[in-house]
Amino acid sequence: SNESDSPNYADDLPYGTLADIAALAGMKTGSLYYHFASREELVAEILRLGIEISWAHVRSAVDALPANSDPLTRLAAAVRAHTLSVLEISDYTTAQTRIVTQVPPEVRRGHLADQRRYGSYWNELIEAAADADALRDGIDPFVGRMLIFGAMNWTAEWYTPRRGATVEQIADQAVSIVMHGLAAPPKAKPKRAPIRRG
Amino acid sequence: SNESDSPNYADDLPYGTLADIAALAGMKTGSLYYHFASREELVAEILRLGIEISWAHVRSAVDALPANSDPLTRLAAAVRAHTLSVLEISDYTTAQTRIVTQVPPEVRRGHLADQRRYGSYWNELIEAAADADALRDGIDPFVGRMLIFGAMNWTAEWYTPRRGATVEQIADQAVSIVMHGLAAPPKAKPKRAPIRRG
DNA sequence: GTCTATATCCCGATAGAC
DNA sequence: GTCTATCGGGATATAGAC
Repeated sequence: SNESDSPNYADDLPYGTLADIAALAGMKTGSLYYHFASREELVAEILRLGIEISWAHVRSAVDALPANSDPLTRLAAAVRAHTLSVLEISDYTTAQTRIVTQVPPEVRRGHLADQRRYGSYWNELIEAAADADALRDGIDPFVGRMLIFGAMNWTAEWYTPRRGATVEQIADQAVSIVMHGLAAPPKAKPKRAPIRRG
Repeated sequence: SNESDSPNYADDLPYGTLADIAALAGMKTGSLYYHFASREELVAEILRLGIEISWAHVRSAVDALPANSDPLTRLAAAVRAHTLSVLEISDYTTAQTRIVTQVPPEVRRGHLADQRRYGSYWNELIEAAADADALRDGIDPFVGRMLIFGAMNWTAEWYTPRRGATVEQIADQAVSIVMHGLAAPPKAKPKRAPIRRG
């Protein structure tokens, strides 16, 4: 296995002109303007859906856990669900991460609130684990969150169905690496209840 | 710290027309064609430099280690160096990761060999650790490598000098999370030499 | 090596028929 | 709701002066 990078998701996809988009939708350029006022509005809708769909998938996975699940279990479920959403649930999710830094500033500004809401959701998952002393000492919640987002979002750039690993295996690896990367090592069995920090 | 995403590297940078690029270089559009035969050739050169500069920085950090350093130490040095190269060493590195999936297929094909070479270098670092039984069981070297590449490369999308963490702190976090994510837990001190797997 | 034109093409957007 | 036709702007690329 000496192979290396070779992202090829959408390897030779058209550049993203309205003509290309229209063709994918089975229509001609002009017809798009019945549905969207401008190209920017169409792009904004893609960004919005990218986060909405991913978030809905993650939230439903976390909510499906038993009510008393510990914070690390919830975090692991979120990592798994987000990774799967990037890999197979929605092209919008992939598109969002690809183009979000490249859209016109006005579109970008309008999208920031969506990003913040989804980020806050993850922040709560991570802070809950931190409050339970379940994270290793020295983990910065914000930096840690962004690093694991990178690992998960980047999968779209290199995954191909034809390669060895399945999406399930990739999601498992992501969960394993992220959780070992963030979580505190299991404590030697304490005789009494663990002491809360702070 | 309830804040969330807000990448703003190049927040309102121009779209990347030749006129913009020429302006950054202190010249006009036409003058670029003295240096490059076409826009595609210019893009290809950016891609090439993105990998070359990053790789040189990583290689020099790894080579600066004592000759008998163990595989995990070498891997950690590589993670630190690559992360720093994304964050502050070179704009080419950032540009490479941003645009590599979006360039015309012909440019992309020409760039694949560069990607494979750099990927192979990392593969050797990781396989060396695997051969020394220094990785946790179940780690897939390829998937693991791509996941940590994502974490490192993505930093350019959210890091801003004005935020709390410095590049050094971010690099440290990346090393910590990645290494804990990949490395086998320290073994209870063995009485004799550890048994080699296989 | 860089400049000022200018040619050419393509894209986003609009208007109006169906 | 989708089509055809077309306008106008902007981007790549070229030619030739300096």
